[in-house]
Amino acid sequence: MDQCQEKVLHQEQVAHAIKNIPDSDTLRSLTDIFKALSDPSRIKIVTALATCELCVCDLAAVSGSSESAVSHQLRILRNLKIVRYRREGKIVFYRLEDDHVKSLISQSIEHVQE
Amino acid sequence: MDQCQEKVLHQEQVAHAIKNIPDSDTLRSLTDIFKALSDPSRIKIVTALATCELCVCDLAAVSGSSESAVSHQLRILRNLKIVRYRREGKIVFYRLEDDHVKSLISQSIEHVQE
DNA sequence: TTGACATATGAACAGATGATCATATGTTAA
DNA sequence: TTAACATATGATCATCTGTTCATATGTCAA
Repeated sequence: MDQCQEKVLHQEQVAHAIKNIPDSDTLRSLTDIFKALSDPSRIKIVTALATCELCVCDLAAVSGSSESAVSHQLRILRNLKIVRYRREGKIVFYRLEDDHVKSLISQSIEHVQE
Repeated sequence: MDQCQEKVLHQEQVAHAIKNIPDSDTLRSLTDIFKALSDPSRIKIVTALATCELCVCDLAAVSGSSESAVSHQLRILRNLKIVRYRREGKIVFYRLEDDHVKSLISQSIEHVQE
């Protein structure tokens, strides 16, 4: 009883629309990326890293949250290959994996500020 | 005890990074947009609407969920000005408010598929 | 008006999420 | 080795999210 009397109203458009929906892998990757950017702490981290490499301690200061919280967020960003890190002694430096996310955010900022 | 012995390690970089973080309004708008796109049902709806105008019933078929679920998601997209609608008799047609989100998604798909 | 249909909405519940705290790991200097 | 520091991780908990179900609203035809 859920489908408009068991049939679709506009069949051709529906068929065409379905073809435009990403396959499930792409869908997953897309939602992963957008989910990663849907949290203010992570946006702060990423936009901060867009300027230069920073250590966890710096990122905590920059984003105004605890080092533990930042570390948890960084793991998420790491798993999604949004950031990478290198260790130098006791300090771990993070930077953006590439400029994709950076350009995604700047494009979004343009949209938002229109 | 949270701030690396109460001081920041790399002060200049931190100061510079902080300047690059969006103001709180922009931050909010950004996370709103990304949050809207962080759900597979909504991505399906939006990518479907990227092809043409569709009614709720169509969108339910296209995204493989109930009309009620779709309606709830559409409200979110409506509130964020991502979609707009027009009524024609009993049927409500939805379409994308503009091409911003559309291009955001296609850009993201390119990144994802590299 | 009434009935049928398309959509919207509120309540409720399960699952996901993000912060905090405690603790563990890894590194350097003494 | 031990102590101190920088970071990572697991557990916990409060909050948020998305779906479902029941019900409400709006529209048309009879």
